[in-house]
Amino acid sequence: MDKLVSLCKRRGFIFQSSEIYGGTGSVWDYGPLGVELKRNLKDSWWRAMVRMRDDIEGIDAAILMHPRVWEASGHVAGFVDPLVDCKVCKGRFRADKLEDAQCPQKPSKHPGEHTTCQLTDARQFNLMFKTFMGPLEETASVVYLRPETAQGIFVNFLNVQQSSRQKVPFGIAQIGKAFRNEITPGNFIFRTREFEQMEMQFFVEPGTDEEHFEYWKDARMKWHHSLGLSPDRLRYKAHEQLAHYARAAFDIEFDFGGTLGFQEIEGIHNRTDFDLRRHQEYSGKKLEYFDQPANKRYIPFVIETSVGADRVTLAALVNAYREEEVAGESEGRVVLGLHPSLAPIKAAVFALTKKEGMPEMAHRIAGELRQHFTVDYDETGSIGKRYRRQDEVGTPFCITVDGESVKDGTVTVRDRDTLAQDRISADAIRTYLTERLPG
RNA sequence: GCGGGAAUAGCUCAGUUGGUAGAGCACAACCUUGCCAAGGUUGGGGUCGCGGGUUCGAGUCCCGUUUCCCGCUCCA
Repeated sequence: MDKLVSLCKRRGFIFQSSEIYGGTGSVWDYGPLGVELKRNLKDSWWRAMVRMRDDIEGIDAAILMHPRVWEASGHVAGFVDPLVDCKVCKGRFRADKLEDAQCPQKPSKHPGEHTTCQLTDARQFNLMFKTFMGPLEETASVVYLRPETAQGIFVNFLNVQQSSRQKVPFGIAQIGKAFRNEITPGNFIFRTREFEQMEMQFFVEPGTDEEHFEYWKDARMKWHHSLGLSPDRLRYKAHEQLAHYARAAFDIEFDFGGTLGFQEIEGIHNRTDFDLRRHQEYSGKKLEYFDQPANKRYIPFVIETSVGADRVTLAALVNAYREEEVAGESEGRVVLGLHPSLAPIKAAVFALTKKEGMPEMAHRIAGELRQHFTVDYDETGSIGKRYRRQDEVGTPFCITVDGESVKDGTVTVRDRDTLAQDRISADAIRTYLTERLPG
């Protein structure tokens, strides 16, 4: 992981936010290559969820919402945890989970005379970011940065259903930022205070929720496979304790290795009709669906899939990183074996040397390919070094123009993973790449 | 938020009992090389995390602070 963090900074995937001021805690910026990687990932999700289906609609809801939304959702009450500290063992516990105001820590953690703990008063930790709507703080109303994107979908349920003329079952999908004052952020971009979610809420008739839940559980795992994440690094994990709204909940976990191990990258929840029912109650607006053929009204159940864009980005990087030993070299070859659909740069074009018209021809090829793919051009250093530079950022193909190319119009295409080389006509490069670059 | 550790070039680090900052790699230019890193020459980069203090003088000593790492705690 340390090597990956270093690579991410060195090659422009991910930087710490506000680094020149000493850095801001648990917030990260995506650099030139990182933004391409993450965008490719989000595009893949959007295509699978919205573009390829006629039963899911996309939206982009605002980050700031009416404060009452968060009362209805349970976040104002439930996102505030009263915590107490033990002065002896330095432990921290949720006050509402303590029995008899006793420190649950084992006695061995309390050496000497202190066989019991000394608890501080409970303090409130609000996990939602607060800000003001309106320029004058005194008269402005308090609003929150959304701690999840889902509520923007619930409050728009009828707007979307009616404007798009969808019938239950159907879904609404959204990609957007969410904010949480995590008590303990960390592990690079795994847990941050500003993060991006890709959520889809599928509205179904009560009673059919279990079969839809199983469908999405399966479908979401397949999507992760389609990104090239190793199946043996992915698994389901059932929630033992369910959140207040949930009837069933599974996580998809990815094995990040090292001290992190298996960690959640996506959640699939059966949220029942909790959210719509609460919004109906708090807003006073009916949020029922009218099933015309059956001539009945009901509040739909919601099957939710919620995936962290940053977490999957990190998983893709961890999954792709490998070091290969090369005979006769002290340092091996570092390769990001990213799935071609995720690779920030699809192809690099090299001029073998700066003579004999090679740069001109290579520039021309790069310019043409740029109309269709993200392309990098390089003519500095040895050819081997340039291959290595592209290997460590995951570029699937390198195209080299040599002296022969100038004469007969053929170029060498080199494959990142197999190191195989094909000699093809420069005119055929676009077709060649299109056939080998899914998405 | 608590306890412990760390912070010097893009990266990995060195820096004597306080005396005006170094190496390797990386990067840039030129040469060499003609299909898989490390060849040659030259060059750009650091107010030593930040702010105070002690001192004639602080990367080095003291205090505070920020960030990161490891534990604890929490996690919709």
